Amino acid sequence: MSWTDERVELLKKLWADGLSASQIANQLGGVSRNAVIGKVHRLKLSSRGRASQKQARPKKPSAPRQPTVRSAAPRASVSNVVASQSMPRTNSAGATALKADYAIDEVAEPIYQSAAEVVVPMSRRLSLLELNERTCKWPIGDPLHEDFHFCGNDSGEGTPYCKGHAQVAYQQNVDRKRSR
DNA sequence: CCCTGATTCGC
DNA sequence: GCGAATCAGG
Repeated sequence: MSWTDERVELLKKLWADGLSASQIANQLGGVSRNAVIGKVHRLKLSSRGRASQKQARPKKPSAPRQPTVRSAAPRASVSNVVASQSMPRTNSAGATALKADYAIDEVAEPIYQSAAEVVVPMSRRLSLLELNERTCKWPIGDPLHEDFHFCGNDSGEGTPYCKGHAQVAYQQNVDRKRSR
Protein backbone atom coordinates (compact mmCIF):
# COMPACT_ATOMS: atom_id res chain seq x y z
CA MET A 1 0.00 0.00 0.00
CA SER A 2 1.45 3.35 -0.99
CA TRP A 3 1.07 6.83 0.41
CA THR A 4 -1.51 8.31 -1.90
CA ASP A 5 -2.57 11.91 -1.46
CA GLU A 6 -5.79 10.74 0.13
CA ARG A 7 -4.07 8.51 2.64
CA VAL A 8 -1.62 11.26 3.51
CA GLU A 9 -4.47 13.69 4.08
CA LEU A 10 -6.23 11.23 6.35
CA LEU A 11 -2.98 10.64 8.18
CA LYS A 12 -2.55 14.38 8.75
CA LYS A 13 -6.10 14.70 9.99
CA LEU A 14 -5.98 11.78 12.40
CA TRP A 15 -2.56 12.79 13.67
CA ALA A 16 -3.83 16.32 14.28
CA ASP A 17 -6.80 14.83 16.11
CA GLY A 18 -4.40 13.23 18.53
CA LEU A 19 -4.73 9.59 17.55
CA SER A 20 -1.74 7.40 18.24
CA ALA A 21 0.37 6.02 15.43
CA SER A 22 -0.98 2.51 15.88
CA GLN A 23 -4.56 3.72 15.88
CA ILE A 24 -3.92 5.59 12.66
CA ALA A 25 -2.23 2.53 11.20
CA ASN A 26 -5.30 0.43 11.96
CA GLN A 27 -7.51 3.12 10.50
CA LEU A 28 -5.56 3.34 7.26
CA GLY A 29 -4.95 -0.34 6.93
CA GLY A 30 -2.05 -1.95 5.15
CA VAL A 31 0.61 -0.10 7.10
CA SER A 32 2.33 -0.61 10.42
CA ARG A 33 2.56 1.98 13.15
CA ASN A 34 6.23 2.29 12.31
CA ALA A 35 5.26 3.23 8.80
CA VAL A 36 2.90 5.87 10.16
CA ILE A 37 5.55 7.28 12.48
CA GLY A 38 8.10 7.28 9.71
CA LYS A 39 5.72 9.12 7.43
CA VAL A 40 4.82 11.60 10.13
CA HIS A 41 8.48 12.45 10.56
CA ARG A 42 9.08 12.76 6.86
CA LEU A 43 6.12 15.13 6.67
CA LYS A 44 7.71 17.06 9.52
CA LEU A 45 4.50 17.16 11.55
CA SER A 46 5.88 15.23 14.45
CA SER A 47 5.56 17.82 17.22
CA ARG A 48 1.75 17.82 17.58
CA GLY A 49 1.63 18.52 21.31
CA ARG A 50 3.47 21.80 21.60
CA ALA A 51 3.50 20.66 25.20
CA SER A 52 6.70 20.10 27.12
CA GLN A 53 9.14 18.26 24.94
CA LYS A 54 10.24 16.16 27.89
CA GLN A 55 13.84 15.58 27.01
CA ALA A 56 15.40 15.03 23.67
CA ARG A 57 16.60 11.51 23.29
CA PRO A 58 20.40 11.34 23.62
CA LYS A 59 20.51 10.44 19.94
CA LYS A 60 22.62 7.78 18.48
CA PRO A 61 21.07 4.47 19.44
CA SER A 62 23.67 3.23 17.02
CA ALA A 63 22.01 -0.13 17.10
CA PRO A 64 24.18 -3.04 16.11
CA ARG A 65 21.75 -3.94 13.36
CA GLN A 66 21.99 -7.30 11.79
CA PRO A 67 25.09 -7.03 9.62
CA THR A 68 23.85 -9.06 6.68
CA VAL A 69 21.32 -11.71 7.61
CA ARG A 70 18.57 -9.75 5.90
CA SER A 71 18.06 -11.91 2.85
CA ALA A 72 17.81 -15.12 4.82
CA ALA A 73 15.47 -13.72 7.46
CA PRO A 74 11.87 -13.79 6.28
CA ARG A 75 10.36 -12.22 9.42
CA ALA A 76 6.81 -11.02 9.55
CA SER A 77 4.97 -10.05 6.40
CA VAL A 78 2.86 -6.95 6.36
CA SER A 79 -0.33 -8.91 6.77
CA ASN A 80 1.07 -10.79 9.70
CA VAL A 81 2.09 -7.61 11.39
CA VAL A 82 -1.30 -6.03 10.93
CA ALA A 83 -3.12 -9.14 12.07
CA SER A 84 -1.00 -9.47 15.16
CA GLN A 85 -1.61 -5.94 16.33
CA SER A 86 -4.26 -5.90 18.97
CA MET A 87 -7.19 -3.66 18.20
CA PRO A 88 -7.31 -0.88 20.76
CA ARG A 89 -10.36 -1.37 22.90
CA THR A 90 -11.09 2.27 23.08
CA ASN A 91 -9.70 5.74 22.90
CA SER A 92 -10.57 8.85 24.81
CA ALA A 93 -13.53 9.58 22.58
CA GLY A 94 -14.71 5.99 22.61
CA ALA A 95 -14.56 5.89 26.37
CA THR A 96 -16.80 8.91 26.42
CA ALA A 97 -19.25 7.13 24.16
CA LEU A 98 -19.38 4.12 26.43
CA LYS A 99 -20.33 6.09 29.49
CA ALA A 100 -22.57 8.61 27.78
CA ASP A 101 -25.63 7.71 29.80
CA TYR A 102 -25.38 10.57 32.24
CA ALA A 103 -27.83 13.32 32.98
CA ILE A 104 -29.61 12.98 29.69
CA ASP A 105 -32.53 14.92 31.13
CA GLU A 106 -30.44 18.06 31.02
CA VAL A 107 -29.20 17.65 27.50
CA ALA A 108 -32.16 18.94 25.52
CA GLU A 109 -35.65 20.32 25.77
CA PRO A 110 -38.65 18.04 25.27
CA ILE A 111 -39.87 18.94 21.84
CA TYR A 112 -41.21 15.76 20.32
CA GLN A 113 -44.00 13.37 21.26
CA SER A 114 -41.78 10.34 20.74
CA ALA A 115 -38.30 9.50 19.61
CA ALA A 116 -39.68 8.18 16.36
CA GLU A 117 -40.59 11.71 15.33
CA VAL A 118 -37.16 13.14 15.81
CA VAL A 119 -35.40 13.79 12.53
CA VAL A 120 -31.64 13.43 12.63
CA PRO A 121 -29.57 14.77 9.75
CA MET A 122 -27.31 12.55 7.67
CA SER A 123 -24.50 11.27 9.84
CA ARG A 124 -20.86 11.48 8.86
CA ARG A 125 -20.55 7.73 9.43
CA LEU A 126 -17.31 7.91 11.38
CA SER A 127 -15.46 4.94 12.78
CA LEU A 128 -14.64 4.77 16.47
CA LEU A 129 -11.12 5.95 15.84
CA GLU A 130 -12.29 9.00 13.96
CA LEU A 131 -14.26 10.37 16.89
CA ASN A 132 -12.91 13.28 18.83
CA GLU A 133 -14.09 15.68 21.52
CA ARG A 134 -16.40 17.50 19.15
CA THR A 135 -17.95 14.62 17.22
CA CYS A 136 -21.32 13.03 17.99
CA LYS A 137 -20.76 9.62 19.55
CA TRP A 138 -24.22 8.24 18.81
CA PRO A 139 -23.73 4.63 17.69
CA ILE A 140 -25.57 3.51 14.58
CA GLY A 141 -26.21 -0.09 13.66
CA ASP A 142 -25.15 -3.42 15.08
CA PRO A 143 -21.73 -3.23 16.75
CA LEU A 144 -21.03 -6.71 15.42
CA HIS A 145 -21.91 -5.72 11.87
CA GLU A 146 -19.26 -4.32 9.58
CA ASP A 147 -21.39 -1.30 8.77
CA PHE A 148 -21.43 -0.18 12.40
CA HIS A 149 -20.44 3.46 12.73
CA PHE A 150 -20.99 6.63 14.69
CA CYS A 151 -22.95 9.73 13.78
CA GLY A 152 -19.92 12.00 13.84
CA ASN A 153 -21.72 15.31 13.37
CA ASP A 154 -20.52 18.25 15.38
CA SER A 155 -21.51 17.85 19.01
CA GLY A 156 -20.29 21.16 20.27
CA GLU A 157 -18.09 21.56 23.30
CA GLY A 158 -18.44 19.17 26.20
CA THR A 159 -21.43 17.21 24.91
CA PRO A 160 -21.35 13.66 23.58
CA TYR A 161 -24.07 14.02 20.97
CA CYS A 162 -25.09 16.31 18.16
CA LYS A 163 -28.27 18.29 18.67
CA GLY A 164 -30.49 15.77 16.91
CA HIS A 165 -29.16 12.77 18.78
CA ALA A 166 -29.22 14.63 22.08
CA GLN A 167 -32.94 15.04 21.48
CA VAL A 168 -33.26 11.38 20.53
CA ALA A 169 -31.48 10.45 23.73
CA TYR A 170 -33.76 12.68 25.75
CA GLN A 171 -36.92 11.39 24.13
CA GLN A 172 -35.89 7.77 24.47
CA ASN A 173 -35.34 8.39 28.13
CA VAL A 174 -38.81 9.94 28.44
CA ASP A 175 -40.37 7.03 26.54
CA ARG A 176 -38.63 4.56 28.78
CA LYS A 177 -39.98 6.24 31.90
CA ARG A 178 -43.50 6.32 30.49
CA SER A 179 -43.53 2.62 29.76
CA ARG A 180 -42.32 1.78 33.18
C1' DC B 1 3.75 -6.97 29.32
C1' DC B 2 0.89 -3.49 27.34
C1' DC B 3 1.59 0.66 25.01
C1' DT B 4 3.79 5.40 23.19
C1' DG B 5 6.87 8.19 19.82
C1' DA B 6 11.97 8.65 18.01
C1' DT B 7 15.74 7.23 15.42
C1' DT B 8 18.74 4.73 12.28
C1' DC B 9 19.75 2.89 8.04
C1' DG B 10 19.28 -1.10 4.47
C1' DC B 11 16.48 -1.21 0.84
C1' DG C 1 11.01 7.85 0.33
C1' DC C 2 9.84 3.80 2.91
C1' DG C 3 9.47 1.12 7.12
C1' DA C 4 11.51 -2.84 10.25
C1' DA C 5 14.34 -2.96 13.99
C1' DT C 6 15.50 -0.85 17.74
C1' DC C 7 15.67 2.39 21.54
C1' DA C 8 13.75 4.90 25.44
C1' DG C 9 10.24 5.53 28.14
C1' DG C 10 4.95 5.59 30.45
